[in-house]
Amino acid sequence: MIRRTPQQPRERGIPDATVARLPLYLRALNGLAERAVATVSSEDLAVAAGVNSAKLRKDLSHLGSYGTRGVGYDVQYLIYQISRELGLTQDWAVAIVGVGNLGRALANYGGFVSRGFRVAGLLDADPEVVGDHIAGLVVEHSDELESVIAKRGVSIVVIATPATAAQAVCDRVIASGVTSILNFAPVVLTVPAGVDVRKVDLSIELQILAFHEQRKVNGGPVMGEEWAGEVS
Amino acid sequence: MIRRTPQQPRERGIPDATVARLPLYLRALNGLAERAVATVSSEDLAVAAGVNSAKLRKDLSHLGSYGTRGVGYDVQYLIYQISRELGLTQDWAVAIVGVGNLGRALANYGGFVSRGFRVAGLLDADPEVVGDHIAGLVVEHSDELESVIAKRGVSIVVIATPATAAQAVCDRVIASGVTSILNFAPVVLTVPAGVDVRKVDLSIELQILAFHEQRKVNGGPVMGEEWAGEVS
DNA sequence: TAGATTGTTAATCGATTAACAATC
DNA sequence: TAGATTGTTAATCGATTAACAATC
Repeated sequence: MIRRTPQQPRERGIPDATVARLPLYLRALNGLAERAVATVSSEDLAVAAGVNSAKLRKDLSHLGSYGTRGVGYDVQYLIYQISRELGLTQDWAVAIVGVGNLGRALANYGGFVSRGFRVAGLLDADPEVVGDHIAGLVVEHSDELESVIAKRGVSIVVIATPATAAQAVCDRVIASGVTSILNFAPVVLTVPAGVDVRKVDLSIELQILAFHEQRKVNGGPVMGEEWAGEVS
Repeated sequence: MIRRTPQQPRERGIPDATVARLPLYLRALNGLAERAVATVSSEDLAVAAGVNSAKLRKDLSHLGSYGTRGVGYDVQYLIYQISRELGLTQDWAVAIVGVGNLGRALANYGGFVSRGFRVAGLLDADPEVVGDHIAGLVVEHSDELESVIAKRGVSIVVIATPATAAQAVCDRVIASGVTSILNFAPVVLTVPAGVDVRKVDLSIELQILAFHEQRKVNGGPVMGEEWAGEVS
């Protein structure tokens, strides 16, 4: 049971839509910090993050009152508060399963390592790939999955395997006690309640673009074509 | 001006949330088709796609009445209708700018080529990479961006460059008349009205996972730590 | 006809936004 | 104090869901 002390009366439950935008604000704030900006208004930060300023203020109000009326937000302080809220002030050990081009791209991705995340394991089923040195790590065989998770305290697993292997990897990962999975394989993973799966799907984004592109070009789906198949 | 003839009275404007799910349904349907399933109920298709069946029926109702009461949906026919709605019955030429690990992963990604999309150009600024053969294409120099877009009828550009190069590439692409961009670089791109940018952000998904993981482990952000910085 | 399942209605829920009182 | 900007209210909008009449 989680006990709320009088010192932390803020109600739980930050809206999902807000959580999804916090990383955006964090990135914009880091950009400002690099340019040595000390204070920023909701209006300016909203422009940098590409959102409406009312939405930004509403989002930040869910975390607490970290701004100063008439002044704005202290950049460093807000970076700290958002980082803390997202859990980035602690270190998360991540394992990447599947070391093809995508897995390599992820392993080398600066954004992973920089803030809060540490790639603690790279695993692949292909003996040709096992032993390769990537981003300072040696690729291990997928057979080691359970022991890597246990020994290195992995709490988040990234699945970058072919679609056919993803569910089996997912099952083993969950059996090892991991409850946070980032899936790049183009399949819907089946998981028990309590396990969080987030999905990045490259082709879905492209299909959504095509939908809008089609409307620009044609004003809608092609109507001239006839359905050549049979309907039962 | 787009004129609506009496033959196509269906009102325009499929909700964004629906459009974003159509690719999911399409994938589930293709899975059923491979297993030679002829007909599927909204309940079964919903399970395969990982959504609520009421939502599925509501989504499909925006496209038209393609089901049969008491029976379900004809798999092949629904594949055709969703494909047409998404604009996948035509061929879109895609150029990928930035041929690092991520660009290579995208170029080799089966999902791109299979349905409606054709990688028509790979471009990179690094002379070391120019000339490489990837996925049946030769990598060209970024200087050729405008001519590749014009000569090969590219209508969708994927930006997989480092963050620092993304906005400049984006500007040139838009100047060449492209209005659909898929951005993998971790920056907010500034574009004029009428240009669609979709964004895939690898680290943002990880940060959202960390947020939820933290709540499982601690019940919330670490409260013991003190802010060590100064607030103006 | 009886059983099954769609397509739609209406209620509910959550997210967005403008406006402004609070306050630095 | 006067000007600026936050944090919050309340209205609006869009998405989700259960329920069921229509109908195959």
